[in-house]
Amino acid sequence: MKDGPLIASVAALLGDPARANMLTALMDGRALTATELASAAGVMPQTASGHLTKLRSARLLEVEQQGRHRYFRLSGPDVAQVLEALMGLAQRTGAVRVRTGPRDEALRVARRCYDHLAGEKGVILFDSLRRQGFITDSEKPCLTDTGRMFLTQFGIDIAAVEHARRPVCRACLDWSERRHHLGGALGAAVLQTMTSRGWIVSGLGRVLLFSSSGQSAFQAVFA
Amino acid sequence: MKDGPLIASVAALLGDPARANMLTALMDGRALTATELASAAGVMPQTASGHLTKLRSARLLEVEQQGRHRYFRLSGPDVAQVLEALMGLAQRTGAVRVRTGPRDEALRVARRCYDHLAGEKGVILFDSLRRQGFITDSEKPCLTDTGRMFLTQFGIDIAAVEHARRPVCRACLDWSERRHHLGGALGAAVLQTMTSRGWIVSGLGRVLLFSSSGQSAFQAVFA
DNA sequence: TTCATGGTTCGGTGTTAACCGAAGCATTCA
DNA sequence: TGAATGCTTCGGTTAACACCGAACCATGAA
Repeated sequence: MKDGPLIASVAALLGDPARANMLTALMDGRALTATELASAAGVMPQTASGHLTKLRSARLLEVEQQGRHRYFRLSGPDVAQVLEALMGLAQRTGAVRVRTGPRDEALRVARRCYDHLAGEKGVILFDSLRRQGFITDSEKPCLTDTGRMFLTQFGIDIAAVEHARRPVCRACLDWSERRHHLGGALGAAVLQTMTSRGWIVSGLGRVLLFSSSGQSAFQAVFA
Repeated sequence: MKDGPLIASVAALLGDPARANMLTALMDGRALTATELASAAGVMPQTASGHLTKLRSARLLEVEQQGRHRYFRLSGPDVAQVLEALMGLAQRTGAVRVRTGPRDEALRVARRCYDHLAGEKGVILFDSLRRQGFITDSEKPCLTDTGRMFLTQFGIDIAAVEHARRPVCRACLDWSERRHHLGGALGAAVLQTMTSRGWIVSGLGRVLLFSSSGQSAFQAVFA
């Protein structure tokens, strides 16, 4: 009968505000130090340390020691995915923030979901790739031959992407748009290329801000 | 950056073992009464009532009053999806079931899901009924005429089943098999008949143990 | 070595909330 | 109408745990 606690133990970890803040701070895939996470959570370092050991022993976080710093990162994209799903649920149930202020607006337009593009722009990108036949239109999308050509021309090293350990394509549910956007190794590569092309001027935090030239370039290629 | 607590409040709700048990009991989409959920969670009705109001005011559950019963169901498929995602995560992180001992094995073979048969045997039963054309092959299966004849001969009072307030047939998702088994009034009637026929020797708890004669009879009729 | 910094472990305090007994409505059945 | 059932509200108890102050390791710099 005890098959509830199974999810309960994990959920309880996410249920503490301090820990939730830490995890959301890590959602973009960066690795942060313990003190950074403490300030993100708004607690003293000792308290943060306790939380971090808990998250680590539950294998939600990985740690990497570098000098006298300890860098924490999410143990995988699935953790970020669960967090996104919870955000979506929290939003639907209305227990939440009322989408005001320019920051929230910007967040809705384009943001970083783990390491790929999410929000309005993310959905547009995903739809465009499917519509043009660059990826298949299934639950679990695949890259097509024409897609390989197009993306190589776009500046992506397809061989490297397909050689990565993660799945190439992934349909990731967008919590603000309620539709899918592109995740996986390819999603990460696309975001990376956009950034190196100068389309995106601000990559700090989760908000992604497009330059005006990047904006029109994105429009031209994907809309 | 205060979008952490947002998810924290929802996650905290899922973080309590009693509530988690209730929600997993509802994952198949059925609606259960408050007392049923109390027993599923292993708590007294008063305690369950408190949990249910919390889940309801967070819009994770919907309630429907019918006579002096109150039926609770998940407020949408997205809730079930989040629960599934959490289960996946819990499984990956290894914070979970070790599936050792004969009890877990027996649980996987045949168990009681609310009041009907679940597990390996439950899936076999469901498939057999569909394959033989006794129920239709849709999302929401229906009893056919040949099905009525067969089940009457099997010893079930079909008129009573079809006169019950609950739906007759229900495709109920099996958490160990990841496929559907038979729920609803008919599912309950089938289990009841099997028990009264002596096919099942131990009906205590959730584990259902088949007698050797019952085992071969089940095999003959449904495999 | 000595000092400073990043992290941790160790007590003690305070708040939260799950739990149950008992009593209270509401609905159905006899 | 009275009895039984399903569910809820109320009060008090208990256990868990987040939080911080203080002291304690480790690493790197002076």
